[in-house]
Amino acid sequence: MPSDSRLSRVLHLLIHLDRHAGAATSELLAGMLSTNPVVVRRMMAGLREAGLVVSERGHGGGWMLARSLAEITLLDVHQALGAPSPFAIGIARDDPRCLVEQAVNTRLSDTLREAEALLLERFGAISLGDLAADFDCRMAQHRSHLL
Amino acid sequence: MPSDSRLSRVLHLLIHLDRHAGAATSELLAGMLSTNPVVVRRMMAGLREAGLVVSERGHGGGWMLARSLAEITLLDVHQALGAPSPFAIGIARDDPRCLVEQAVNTRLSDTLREAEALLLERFGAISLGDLAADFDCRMAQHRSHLL
DNA sequence: AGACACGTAACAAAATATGTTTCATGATCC
DNA sequence: GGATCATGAAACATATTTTGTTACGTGTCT
Repeated sequence: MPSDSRLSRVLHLLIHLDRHAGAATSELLAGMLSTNPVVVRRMMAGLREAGLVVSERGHGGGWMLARSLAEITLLDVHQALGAPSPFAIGIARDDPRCLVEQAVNTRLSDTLREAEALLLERFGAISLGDLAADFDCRMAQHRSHLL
Repeated sequence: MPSDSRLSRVLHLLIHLDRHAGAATSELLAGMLSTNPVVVRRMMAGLREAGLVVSERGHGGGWMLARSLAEITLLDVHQALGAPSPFAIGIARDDPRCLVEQAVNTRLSDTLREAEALLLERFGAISLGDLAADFDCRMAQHRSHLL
């Protein structure tokens, strides 16, 4: 069960973007994720199309937020990434002939859908501003710990 | 995002087991899933250890339910399969040094945990007897449709 | 013109679920 | 007791998918 880490990685980048003066290059962002600039561009492409960020080419170019963090929810980001199914659990095959399998599929799919609805509702209720606030809190604690 | 179909496949088998007189061989069950007997044994091994089914070797051997369907919940089966994370979404890395990443990870993990709790609660509330009832209903409709 | 940075496609590598083969162990039938 | 049947388990092969990488094109700024 390989898990899709794009959401967490993109969220990480967006908050850094907020604190960054001017445009941040894919190469810089890739360094934060310990990965390749092309991977960053791939992940950010959906966010650009969704209007969450803008990219500029050429000298001094890079990535910038198109809105404030407070105006972006986890749901926005999730959908910008293509709203992939959040579940690792799935049915064996669609449209089986076996009526037993049909009954299992239906009930399982319904239950997963319900859980997904809750998850997306929660995603919609959390803004990146909230995450940034979490970070600020950690930073404050980190500093006081150094005294 | 490949999804783990073991849960749906095993549920399918268990209901068939209930309707089957005597022990059902791995080969017979594999036919129902269009797969290999070894795959069936692998999936069923956890259920045997959890006491949901029993297996007998030799002539006339095979798989049988250890309890009635009404006494087995989806949660039981899920746990017997090793209780794998139901999510395809995950964090990029554990224990990151970056405080931003820490904040993102924490909030995301918490939210996923909450959705997982709901899902498992629902799983606990659904018995295989319920699924069998769903099947019987479909079967009745199927028959009336043939008239 | 030249350097910079994104956009895109094609390719490579790594991880993992699934499928397959093989042999060992135990149970039943004759 | 030997033959047959079926699970148990390990080793190996395959297929799919995610992630990483390379290469080249396009646009922008100095």
